[in-house]
Amino acid sequence: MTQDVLAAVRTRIIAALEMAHPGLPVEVLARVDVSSVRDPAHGELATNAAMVTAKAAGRKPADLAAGLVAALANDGLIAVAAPAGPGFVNLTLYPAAWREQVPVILRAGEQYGDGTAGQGVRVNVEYVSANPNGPMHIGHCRGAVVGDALANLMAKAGFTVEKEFYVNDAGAQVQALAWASYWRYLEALGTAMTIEEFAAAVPGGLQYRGDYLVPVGEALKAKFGDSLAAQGIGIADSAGWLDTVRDFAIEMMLVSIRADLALLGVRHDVFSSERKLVEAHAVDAVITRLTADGLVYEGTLEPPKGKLPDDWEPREQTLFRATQFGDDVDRALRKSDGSNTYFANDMAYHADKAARGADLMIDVWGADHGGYVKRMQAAVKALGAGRLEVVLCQIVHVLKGGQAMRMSKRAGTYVTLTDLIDEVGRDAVRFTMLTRKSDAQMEFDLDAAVAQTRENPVFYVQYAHARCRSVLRAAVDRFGDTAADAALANTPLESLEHEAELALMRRLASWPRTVEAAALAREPHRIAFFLYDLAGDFHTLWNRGRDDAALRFLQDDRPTETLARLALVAATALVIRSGLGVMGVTPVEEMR
RNA sequence: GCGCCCGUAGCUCAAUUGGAUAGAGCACCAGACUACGAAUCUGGGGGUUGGAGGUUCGAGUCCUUCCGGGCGCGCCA
Repeated sequence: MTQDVLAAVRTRIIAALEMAHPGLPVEVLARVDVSSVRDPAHGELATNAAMVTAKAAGRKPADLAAGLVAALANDGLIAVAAPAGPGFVNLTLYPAAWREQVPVILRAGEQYGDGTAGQGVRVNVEYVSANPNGPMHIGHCRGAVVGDALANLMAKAGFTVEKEFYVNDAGAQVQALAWASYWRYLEALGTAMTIEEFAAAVPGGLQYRGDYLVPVGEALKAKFGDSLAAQGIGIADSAGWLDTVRDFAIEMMLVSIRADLALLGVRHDVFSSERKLVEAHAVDAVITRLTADGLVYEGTLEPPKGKLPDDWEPREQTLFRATQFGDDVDRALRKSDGSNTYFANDMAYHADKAARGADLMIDVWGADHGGYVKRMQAAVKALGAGRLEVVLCQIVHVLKGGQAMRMSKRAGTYVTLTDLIDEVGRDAVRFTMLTRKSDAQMEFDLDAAVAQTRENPVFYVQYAHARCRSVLRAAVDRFGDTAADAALANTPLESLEHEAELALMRRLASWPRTVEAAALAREPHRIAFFLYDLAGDFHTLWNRGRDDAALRFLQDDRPTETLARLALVAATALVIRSGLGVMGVTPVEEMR
């Protein structure tokens, strides 16, 4: 039996169409869709087959629909086929078609819904990539959750997925980190210098004044004693310690980032170092290659539109012909002092990812990098480095007690990832972050995320799973091994005929389709909504048992009905578990 | 000024990617607890999908334009 009822129905419709109208082009047939309907009055499923093929077949949609209905009259799956509206064919399946999915689910377990749509295409999903200059905050959190869930989702849909974290450990930012760490080191040693005196000596001024670097200073003292301090803080003197302190600080920041990611339950397969690429001359190689292709020139860019920087003056730089590949302006590869730009490094990085075997690269970025998308895609195109898609995550506003928590880097008032998880827990963070399309801004209401009500989807879905497990535990107590999960796959299901039961089975059967569609659209939030709906179907059925005792799951005197319902409950638990697995949320056994 | 994203019920958001009469939760109104968990459920009111044009069998979805909000806009990363 197939894992996907909708796909099976679609296959029959296409066969019927081809029988009646041989030679319909494949691209026309590809548009034929079978989907569940919103309005129960239209049956269970509907197909647009007659409408999308009408032109190619040279017939009216209504005629085609009538022909389809006739052709499907004696189908073994389809009980009712009826033409409707402008050319839909509404379908109702025999209940057996839905019931048959239950043992399929029970045998597949959490693998139910695993698909082949990805065709093994190698996808590299890069996400988080927080700069190693401070703790992770809520701004990183959405990208971390969305990227992780997207990677899981695509793996489930049959892509070969690699999860990657890009460490920006080269450039001015980590130099600034080194200076700031060095200050904390001097403090740890009990320096007589004031912070203002120190800051005056730092090229570009002292950044990163947050106290999260205090432990770095202390660790430096513990490891190096005062040996680094003896070298002084002048520009020339700093050469003696700068690299040491920088590498040490980066390492500590990465440890903290990895700890935060572990708290979130996010694990990357690969951490890539920007510095290593630079040291391997990968950036120079890319520029050389682009130069050979005639895509590099020395030139001067127009001043930026909008508000002009105070110190703007025309300067000649090494430029990449990004405009040839769809960007708005050409982009600088080298600064006027001859050093490489971040963009040049990033080109080398993407070339590297492609060279490592990615057919498709997906970068998950914050919305503040939106202006960077076109140029990076232009770069990937120019390099012939496969395909790049970018998923942008819009800003998250945190609400507490109905009040927006305004975050400001300058004021140091930002919510760290650790704070957030302490406040509401990992599962709530992950689930809530996936209850919005990533390209829409979202409000994260801390109070709602911990509420134990239907208002809170995390709770509602976990509660459904816990209820399922609770029923199954009670069943084993009362009925013994015949009610164990393994035995349920062979139990007769004919007694499952109530509308609420059929609705639940239809929902379960649409899981493979949901996985595939969400993966192809790169929209992991759909999984959250599916689970919410599924939980609703289950809770509804549960509550029918209150009004109608005959619908309760466990009935001592009706073992056949009981086992059939238990099979349905077990299948529900598995699909919820499968979906939560994609989201990285715990399927709890009981609520406390 | 330009680019990208968003605008859907009083509020927070969906809408099977172009499908039928736009759906949920919260809030509001009216009901339901002797249970395998009422931490829930049943029913009701609530909409010119920001405005205006267009494309076609069919538009919240695509195109044009305007309005409003967010993000970004020479060498930062």
